[in-house]
Amino acid sequence: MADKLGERNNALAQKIEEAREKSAMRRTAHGYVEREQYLLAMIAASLDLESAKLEFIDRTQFGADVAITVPALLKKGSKEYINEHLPKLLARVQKSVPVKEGWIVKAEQKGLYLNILLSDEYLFDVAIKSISELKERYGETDGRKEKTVVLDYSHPNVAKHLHAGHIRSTIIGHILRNIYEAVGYTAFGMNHINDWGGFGFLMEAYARWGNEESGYENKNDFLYSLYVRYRQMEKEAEQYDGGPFVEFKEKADARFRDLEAGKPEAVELWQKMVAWSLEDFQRFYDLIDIHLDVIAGESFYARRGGEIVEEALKAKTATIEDGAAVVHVGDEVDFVIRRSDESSIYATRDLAALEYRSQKLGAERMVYVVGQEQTDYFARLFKATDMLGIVKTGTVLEHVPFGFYVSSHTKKKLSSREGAQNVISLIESAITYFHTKYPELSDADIKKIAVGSITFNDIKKSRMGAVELDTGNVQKIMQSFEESGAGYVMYAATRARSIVRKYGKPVPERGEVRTKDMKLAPAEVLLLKRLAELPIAIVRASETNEPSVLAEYLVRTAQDYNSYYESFPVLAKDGTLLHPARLVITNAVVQVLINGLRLCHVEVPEKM
RNA sequence: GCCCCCGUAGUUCAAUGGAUCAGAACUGCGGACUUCUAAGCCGCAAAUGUUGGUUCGAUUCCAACCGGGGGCACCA
Repeated sequence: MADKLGERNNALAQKIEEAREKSAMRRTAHGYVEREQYLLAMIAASLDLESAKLEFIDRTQFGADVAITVPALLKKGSKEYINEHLPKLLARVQKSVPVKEGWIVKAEQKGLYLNILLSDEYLFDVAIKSISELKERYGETDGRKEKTVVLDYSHPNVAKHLHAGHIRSTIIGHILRNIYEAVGYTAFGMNHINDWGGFGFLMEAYARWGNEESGYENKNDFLYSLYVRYRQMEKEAEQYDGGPFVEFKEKADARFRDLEAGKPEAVELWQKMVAWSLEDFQRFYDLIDIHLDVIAGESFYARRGGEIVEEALKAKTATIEDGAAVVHVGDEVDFVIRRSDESSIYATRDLAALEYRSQKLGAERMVYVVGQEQTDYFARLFKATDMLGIVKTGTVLEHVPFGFYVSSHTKKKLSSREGAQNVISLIESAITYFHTKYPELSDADIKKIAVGSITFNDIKKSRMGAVELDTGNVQKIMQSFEESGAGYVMYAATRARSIVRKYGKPVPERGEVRTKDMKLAPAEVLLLKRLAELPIAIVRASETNEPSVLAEYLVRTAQDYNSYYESFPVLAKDGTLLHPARLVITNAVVQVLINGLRLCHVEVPEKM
C-alpha cells in the first residue's frame, strides 16, 4: 500500500492511537472518584441497602430527608412489601450504626416508603465534606472506570456550509463526551467528516470550473459554488431526462474510482479541497471553543470498508442484488453496503469505522449523535454490524437522535438553504447583542455569556424536542438565548462567588464551623440536599444520553440558591462574616454550579 | 402505504410506574426591598389530545383514534 492515500491513513491511525492513549492516561493518572464519597451512596452503604432506591425528599413536606424503596420487592406486590418486608427493613435500619451514632434522627415507615430524617450536623458535614475535598472534581464518579466510549458528533460535509443541525450535534455530542468522562469513561470525540461520498462530482466540477477559484476569499464558499452548480445540472437532468449531466456523472464516477484507487493526482486534489473546507469549519470550532479529539473523516475508512464488503460476500453474509452488495437486515429490507459500480457508500465507511473503533480503539460503547431523520439508517447499520460480526460482542451501539431546529413561523425543519445561514454569524450576533446590552462587561466575559447561552439553549430541554428559531429575527433569537437559563445559572454562580471574594479570606474548613452553627434552616436543608444531588444528575444524564437532565438540575440549584440568597445574608455591609456556615454553603454552591456548568460547556464569567 | 418522534397551563418546557403539591419559565395580575450583584426575590391565576386496557396506583406502559413533524435502499 505504497500509494498516497495509504501513507496518509497510516499517519492518521498513529495520531488517533496517540490521542486515545493520552486520554486513557489522563483518566487513570488523576484517579477515579468513588461513589461512596457521596451522601446517598454513603447512607445506602452504611445501611447495607445496596439494592434499594434512595431519593431525597422535602423535609418541610414529609418530615424526612431520604425516602427508601426496594423496587425488587415492590414488584411482588405492594401489600406483601408494606406488611412484611418494610417493617423488617425498618428494624434493621433502626439498629444500624447511623442511628446509634446520631446521623439518623428518625426512621419510620410511611406507606410504601421508609423515611429517614437526617441530623442537620450530618447533612451539613457530609455534603460539604465531599464538595470541599473533591473541589473541581466533585460530581465525578467511578461507575464506568476503565471503559472506553467513542462519541461520533459534529460531522460536517466538505464543500458545504455548517448549518444549524451541526451546532446541535456538536454541542450535544461534546457535552455528552464531558458527561461520559465524568462517570469514569475514557471518552473519545470523533469527527467523522463527510470528506468522501460525492467527491467525484466535486472533482469533475473543479476540472471544469476550477479557474473561477480566484474570485473567492473563502475557499469553502468556492467549493460550495461548485456543489450548487452541479446540483443544478442534476436537477435539470431530472426534468429534461438526462442532458449534459449524463456525461458529467460518468466522468465524476470515473474520478471517484481514481480517488478510491489512490491515484496521486486525484488524492492531491482531494486533499487540497478537504483542507479548504476544514479551514472554514475551524473558525466555528474555535469560536465556540469545542475541539473534537480527532478528525478522521470517512476517507480514513474507505479502503477497509471495501475489504469488509469482500469478506462479507465471501462469507455469504452479504449478497449481490441488482449489482449492489446488500445485507438482509429484515423482512424485505436490504441494506446497501456497496454501490453497483463497486464504489463505496456511506454504509461501507460506517461499517469500517465501527470495526476500527471496536478493534483498534477498544470502544465498549459507541454513541452517534446524529439527527432523528437518520433513525432508520442507524437501526439498519447496527443490525448489519451485528450480522457481519463487525464489533466485539457486548459492544453497546447507540444512536442518540435529536430534534431539528425549526422555524417558529412554519414549525418546519429549516431547509438546508436556511440552515446554511451562517452559524458563525449567529455566534457573532450573540456577542454583539450582549455587548450592547451589558456594555460594562469585559470581552472575555461577554464571550463566555454568548457561547454559554447558545450551548445551554441546545440542552435545556430534552434533546428530541424541536428547537424553535425565529428565523430572520436576530433580536428574537438572542432573546431566546438569553432566556435559555444559562444566564440565570451563571448569574447565581457569579453573585455567590462575589460573596466569597468580598470576604477575602480563606473560607473556613468544615471543622472550623461550630456545631451550633450547623443548625439548619429549611432553605439550607433543601440547598444542601440539592448540592448532594450533582453526581446523581450526572449519572442519570449519562445513562439516558440526556444533557438536559444536568441542565435542569443546574437551573433548580440556581433557583434554590437565589431564593436562599435573598433571606440569608452572609456578610455585613463592611464585609465582616455574620455566619460561618452560610459562607461554607455559599462556597459549596459556587463549586457545584461551576462544575456542572463546565460539563455543559459553559464558563462562569467573572462579572455579570 | 410502512416506519420513527412529539401532543401537559395562553406560550415554551419538567416530572426513574408512586406520597399530602403534575413542577418551572415567559405572559398576566399583585407585592417586598437604604445588608453581600434586581439577568434577582415573594404571592395569585392557569394544564395531562380522545377512547379503552394493564396495575393497589398511569402524564409515564399497551391498543386504537385524532393532530403536528420527520424518514423510506446504491445522497450523508
